[in-house]
Amino acid sequence: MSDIYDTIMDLAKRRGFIWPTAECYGSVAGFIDYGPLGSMMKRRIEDVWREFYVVREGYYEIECPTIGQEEIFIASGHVKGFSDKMCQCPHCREYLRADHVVEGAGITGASAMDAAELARRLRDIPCPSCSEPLGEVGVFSFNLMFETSIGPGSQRKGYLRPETAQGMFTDFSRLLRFYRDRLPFGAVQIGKSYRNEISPRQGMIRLREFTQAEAEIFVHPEKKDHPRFSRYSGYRMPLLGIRQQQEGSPAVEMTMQEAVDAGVVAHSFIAYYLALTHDLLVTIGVKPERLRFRQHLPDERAHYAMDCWDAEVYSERFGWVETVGIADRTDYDLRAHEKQSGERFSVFIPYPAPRREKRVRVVPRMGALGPRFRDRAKRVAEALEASAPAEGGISVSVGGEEIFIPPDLYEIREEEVEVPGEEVTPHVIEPSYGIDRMIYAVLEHSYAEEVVKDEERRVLRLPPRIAPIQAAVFPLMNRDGLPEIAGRILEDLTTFGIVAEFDDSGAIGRRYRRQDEIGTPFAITVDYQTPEDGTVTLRDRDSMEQVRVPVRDLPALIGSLIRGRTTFAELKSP
RNA sequence: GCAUCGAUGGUCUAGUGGCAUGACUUAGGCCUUCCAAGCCUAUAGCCCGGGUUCAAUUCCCGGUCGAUGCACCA
Repeated sequence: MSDIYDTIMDLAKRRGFIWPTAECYGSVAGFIDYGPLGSMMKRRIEDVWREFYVVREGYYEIECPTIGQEEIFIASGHVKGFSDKMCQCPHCREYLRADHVVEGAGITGASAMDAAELARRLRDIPCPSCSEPLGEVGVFSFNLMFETSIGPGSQRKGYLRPETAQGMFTDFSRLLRFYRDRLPFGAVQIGKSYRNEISPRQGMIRLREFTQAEAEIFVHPEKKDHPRFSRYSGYRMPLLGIRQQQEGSPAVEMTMQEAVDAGVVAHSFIAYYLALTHDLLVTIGVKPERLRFRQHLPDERAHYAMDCWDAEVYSERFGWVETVGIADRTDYDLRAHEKQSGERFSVFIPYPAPRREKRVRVVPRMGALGPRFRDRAKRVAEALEASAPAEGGISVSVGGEEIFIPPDLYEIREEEVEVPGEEVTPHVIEPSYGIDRMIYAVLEHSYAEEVVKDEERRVLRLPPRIAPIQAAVFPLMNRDGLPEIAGRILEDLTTFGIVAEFDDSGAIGRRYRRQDEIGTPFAITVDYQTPEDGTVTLRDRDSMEQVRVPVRDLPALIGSLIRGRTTFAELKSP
């Protein structure tokens, strides 16, 4: 079967976008190399992402290690939750998910069972693969994280991070200080993450090492209105909400304001990033008609997430592929790290005016407590202060012992205190992008074949700002001084920061085709008119049309075309 | 991971127990005044390891990668 995926990957391999890794040793599934054009394109896509998130949103980028110590991933739940309990059938040697087999036999609650319990239940269940009773099988954990050790003699366990997000959480206190103790703020990270997939099959769709671009935006739990929501409130796009999925009805098109008002989206922070993501994906070359936003169903949502949407991109080979996830993760991550690290991850929110609060508290009479309890007096006093006020004596527990404190050893004091504000654990809004999947989607969506004069023309209609090579310069003939002029034009362009290529080999048509196939949006041809009046032809990749422009305008003009400030159509008919 | 099938220059492909086809691409040259034209020349290949054999790209075993189904996964 040869479909568009094969066509795209063949082109990507031939022309230097994407290669199987380390082919001389036989590649390994789930790992890829980005070739010269692929690396260039990947960086341009990352830069568009930075423009949206860092420049426009003001969420600065940080860069954390890809190896993290064990505690990070104990806290995040990956050590426990990211591992599957597996067993191997002794008869057919098939690897099976132990909990799935047990559930499949009609026993509920298997996912909560431990290894011993699962092994006991498995004994009488037939193997779903070969139907033999499983008998005595060992149940072991397969963790999707790559494990490593830090330092000599493996004293300290480490994992390759399975997501970039944890870095923003572990740096929370530093980030809060950096943003001068105010909500909301955010930080982003673009980098590699690793998951030791059991059997990655779908080429660059499921990788063991992949690039993520994630933003963690810390917001006040009760103020989930994006301060700049108006920018996207009128943005219209199709949403496939929980209701549409349950009813089997198609996505509904609505503005973000309508989505928030109708309660389809939990709040405007989520809605804002749905729209921003749509905007971003279309900017890099995803076709809007092959893009949809699907809300997670309650049972597929992580237990802590209160709302979660996926941007799914349609691929002819793979169907709808999750490419971006946008979730309200509440305070789950910060709480988890608080628990693991013992540090407090909160923001002090001052009240508009300090509140006066009446407080009743227990004040120990140390003069009486001291002689009575001697070396335990301090701990008794602390326990007493922490306990609820009561008139007729209080029971406290010290060192495992229950002690009754009669009323004469303390007094109950009513006092009025000024409370300037409160400690709040922020909620986290997390847009998380799979860069590699975005790259594949853009390649598939921008690829086109058409017939021009009985000859097949293959063209990547990449947005100019994504194209790896931005302009090509050709002398029409390889003589009469034309190559020299073309060489000078090339230098003008590259000096201006434009990535341009010179090509004088073969017929002019062949050179245009070569550039079409790698998505170069503009080609400049030096012809016999150039030495006479200082103009060249500028050819547009998509329409194959040409205009004559002065050589001296080229750098600024190409720069403006790449940035989308000018369009080729405007040059055609000013 | 299991099962089935496959792997020949960069790409597509013919074929074989004993010199490995052809086309396209690429490079150099000739020609050529705007969309893969033509001619000449050159470069480049049997996935890896082991076995059988005088001799293995070919047959056998193991592995790697890829496709498909199952399982797994976002």
